Amino acid sequence: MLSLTEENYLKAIYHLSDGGTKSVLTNELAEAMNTKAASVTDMIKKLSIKEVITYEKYYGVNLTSSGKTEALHVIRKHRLWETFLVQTLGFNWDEVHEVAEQLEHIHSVRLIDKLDEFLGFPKADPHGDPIPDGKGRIKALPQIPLDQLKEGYQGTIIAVKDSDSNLLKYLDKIGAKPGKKIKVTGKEEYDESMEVQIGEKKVFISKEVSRNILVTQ
Amino acid sequence: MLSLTEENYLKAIYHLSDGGTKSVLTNELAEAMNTKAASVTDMIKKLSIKEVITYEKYYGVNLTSSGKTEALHVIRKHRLWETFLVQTLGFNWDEVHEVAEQLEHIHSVRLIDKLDEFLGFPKADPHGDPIPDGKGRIKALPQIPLDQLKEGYQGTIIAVKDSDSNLLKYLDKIGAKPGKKIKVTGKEEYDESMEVQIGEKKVFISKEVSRNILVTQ
DNA sequence: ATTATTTTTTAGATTAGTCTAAATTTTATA
DNA sequence: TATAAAATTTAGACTAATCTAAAAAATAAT
Repeated sequence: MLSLTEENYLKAIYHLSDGGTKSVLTNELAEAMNTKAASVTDMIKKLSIKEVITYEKYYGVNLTSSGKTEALHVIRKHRLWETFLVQTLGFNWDEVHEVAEQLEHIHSVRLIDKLDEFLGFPKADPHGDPIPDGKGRIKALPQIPLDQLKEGYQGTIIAVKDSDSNLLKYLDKIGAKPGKKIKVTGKEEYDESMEVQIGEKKVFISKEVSRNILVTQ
Repeated sequence: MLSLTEENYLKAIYHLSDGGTKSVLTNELAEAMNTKAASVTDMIKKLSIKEVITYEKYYGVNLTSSGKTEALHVIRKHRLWETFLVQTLGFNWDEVHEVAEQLEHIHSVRLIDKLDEFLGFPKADPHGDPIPDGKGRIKALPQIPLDQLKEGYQGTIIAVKDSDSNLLKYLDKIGAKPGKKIKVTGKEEYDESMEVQIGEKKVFISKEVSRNILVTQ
């Protein structure tokens, strides 16, 4: 059984390693976990003994297959709870992260299965990130950043890269929620800003914003 | 800010002291917390410093008013989550305690207020125990154990004393849920068993069961 | 290819919560 | 009212997760 802290380390390693595809360095992990490199080294040793990561001194860590499964289970819970908070309790999607960070550590398979069922087996959370199934399988949709979408084309918003609260609030204001269709109605070469249509509304957005919106065609 | 363990100690003290009305001894607390007396003594010192309990060596502990409020907040969360698990997710009322023990420690005032609202501001949890309001105020209904109800009289089930899972399952089977009306249709002097009517059904129950069912008239 | 810099690890401490064993205090009993 | 028994506290130790400071290894720069 993993402790809350160990679960958080695995989740961070999963994200930093792009889903387990590359090694993660001690300092990266220290930064992500808001702790010191020395603490990370200690934890890495513990996680190695539990065989959820492999670790070679000075070269970084990799998730084992069981570590990846553990990480995906935590991520599944996080995303289901986020969905619950927005869909059921009426939270704004920029307010849910912190609470979901706590809820993701509740241990009860039955609870999470019932929650999944109650929510109607959602495929993605309110940020558009895919929700792994009970066995830790994840279906990644091919995503492209909005700034790479050509003029005249449209896509469906599926996620937002940056989870900065100000950005989320702004997107909320202009109606740019996951699931919404978005069409590029004009592009400005000079600063790479664009005009887009969301529903009936047309808005101008900067490159800074458009590159953070992920769409699927 | 109280730790998870400290919250659990306060909750136990609240229950053992009958809502803060009497002192609690070290050994009682050790038994309730599934730990050793020495550990309790240590924790008592910490809680005293935080001024949530008062404590005199060898004489037991009492909740301060802030300690009582803290305990009631945890109890509020516990009971709201139990209600959610049964009402919303379809858990059986004998399966929710363990999960609610975890959920009660999630810190977010906003979450619990939204949950309360979503559930329709319930007054009691699925076991019939009253749910304190956001300020820790609790409205205790006058409860009497069913075995003290006279023949011919009826009451409304509001709670079950013992939270033993077998008892809860049995009560579920005979339809004795909180909120249901129950009428004493016959009493046997010899073993103090009784015949009761719940809805259309008539069942015989032993003194052992009837004294664990709390009703209000 | 040395030296300097950065990164990582080790060594030794600290805090929360727990334990066992021994000492102390209170309560019960003879 | 001494003494035995029970309850409680103290002393000292352990684990998990963290820290600072120093040592060691890897990488970059001259």
